[in-house]
Amino acid sequence: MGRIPCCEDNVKRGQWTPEEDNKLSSYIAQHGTRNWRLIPKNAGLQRCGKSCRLRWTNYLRPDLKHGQFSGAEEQTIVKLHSVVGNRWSLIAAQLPGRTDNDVKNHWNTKLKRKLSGMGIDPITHKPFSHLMAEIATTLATPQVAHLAEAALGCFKDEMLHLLTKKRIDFQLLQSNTDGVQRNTSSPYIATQHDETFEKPGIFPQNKTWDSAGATSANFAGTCCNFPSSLDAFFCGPSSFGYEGGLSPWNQSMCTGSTCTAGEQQGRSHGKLDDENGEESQGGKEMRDGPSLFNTDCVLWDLPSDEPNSLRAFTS
DNA sequence: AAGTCTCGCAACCGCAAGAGC
DNA sequence: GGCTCTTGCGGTTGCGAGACT
Repeated sequence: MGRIPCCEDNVKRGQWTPEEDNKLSSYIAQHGTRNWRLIPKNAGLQRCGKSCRLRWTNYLRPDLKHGQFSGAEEQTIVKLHSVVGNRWSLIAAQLPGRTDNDVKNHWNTKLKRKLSGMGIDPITHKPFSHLMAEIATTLATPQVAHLAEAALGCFKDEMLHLLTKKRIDFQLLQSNTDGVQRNTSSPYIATQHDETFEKPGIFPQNKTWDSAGATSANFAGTCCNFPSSLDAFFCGPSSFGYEGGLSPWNQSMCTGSTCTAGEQQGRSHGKLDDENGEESQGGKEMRDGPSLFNTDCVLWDLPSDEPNSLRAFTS
């Protein structure tokens, strides 16, 4: 005896028409939202009750707010998400007029990416630097690579995505600067012809993280600048309400050199600078201190004989 | 101008909890 | 207590519009 289907097979699926919306809205206005299974029948709709409920709660309800999320709303989402995680209904309950679907979609399409771009893990809400340091200092060497990959998968996705977009630019840059022949068999290198790298994602399945090469020590040392397209995220004014008005990224990772490109292009350094236009203490501490990210952002070290495609951004 | 890609949103799916009998 | 039905929730998918090549 299998699961009882929530509705018959002959129901309509897909986009709702304005006529259907009208039927549903007027029926609910008259009779309320009792028993969703009966509502489509009584309202003359060829729809599943579940579909009607979804349409009503996510779109037709008169108290819904449509349109862009405000900065305050985004801050609320990020703050609450750092506390309750993917409890979208809980988060949406704090945002009048927004549904859990709205919040979820906004998180998945905008905020998650934005945080990743800021160097903040959207799952733990910690700066990637902290996660890397924790991983590197607390785990045995053979475990580090796998756990680091799991923990930082999101960030790597983001980086690979950006690198993929930028690949032609940086290849040109490299060919003009170092003249080193590319080794396409390297697990760390993306080339224009590497099909496995075309699709953003974690490392190609047949090219796994080299646990021998990616020791804890290798997480430190190699520096790179992110492509300038990320500068806006690193150095922009949005802090998402992290403590003290500074995002963890701004506090710990956004050093002057990281943002050089953006500043040269006329973008402001945002929260990093204090009122006197000088660098904040937080940034200095991180730069001078024992952080893994002593100067610029660090992804991972590569074997010294491997040309590092990421280094294209350093020059 | 046409084809391809990317993004954002709406909708669907399946599971779990709650309510009622 | 157990069964059925309803509702709520979170993850995932599909599609259309706009951007890009």
